[in-house]
Amino acid sequence: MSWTDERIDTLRKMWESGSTASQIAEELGGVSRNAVIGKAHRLGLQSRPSPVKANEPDAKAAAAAPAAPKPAPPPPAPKPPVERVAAPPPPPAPAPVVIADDEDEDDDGEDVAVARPVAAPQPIMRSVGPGGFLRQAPGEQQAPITPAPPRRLVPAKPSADMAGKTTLLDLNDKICKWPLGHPGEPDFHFCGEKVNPGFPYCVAHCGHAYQAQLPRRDRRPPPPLPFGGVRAR
DNA sequence: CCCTGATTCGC
DNA sequence: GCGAATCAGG
Repeated sequence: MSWTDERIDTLRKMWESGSTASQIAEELGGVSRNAVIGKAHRLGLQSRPSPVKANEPDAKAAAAAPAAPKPAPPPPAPKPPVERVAAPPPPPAPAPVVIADDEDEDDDGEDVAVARPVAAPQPIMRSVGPGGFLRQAPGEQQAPITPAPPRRLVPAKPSADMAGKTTLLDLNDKICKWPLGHPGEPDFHFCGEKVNPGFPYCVAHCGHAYQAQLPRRDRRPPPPLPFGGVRAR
């Protein structure tokens, strides 16, 4: 396989949207994770949060010698290579979403989910996340683990931009990357709404992605794990 | 062990 | 330019 413009573009988009090198490699097919990383670097795509790169040059020195004086910092220091555009730690950014495939077996009838009859008209207490999204309160959470959005039941979207579905290649920093449908399916696409600044999703989907922890009490499905990779192709 | 991304270096 | 091998942190 060679790096055609299309493949490079896909690589760029995915890399920039946070996909791991492995995912990208798998998506592209015919290339290894290393190939993707190598290419990304050659393209000048600067590393995003890398696990292995946390120290600064003299972090150790500082640790070893707490008050160690560093008298010689001002050499010519040409700063030739890349200039890191280190990701500016935006807001608190919670943990990334865990998108687990659920597969609605049959189980409990209906997803009363959101519309839960509340006996008393008392207001539900919800915490508010950055940007103003409301986290679901413990009592109104649907599935324990955020599953991929329900199949089919897709567009809760107010209108017709379904016509131009947001595909992987349309992703950028300003639009919601919440996946609708499943990869490999014909109608798989992304939300595409304006993002809640600082998050990868729109305000509405942030509400789904970042939920308040529930007491650990009634844990519906102890082992809801599908296992065996969901390799849909 | 698994996963990451970074780097090196022969091709 | 490419990517396997290797490194190194989580």
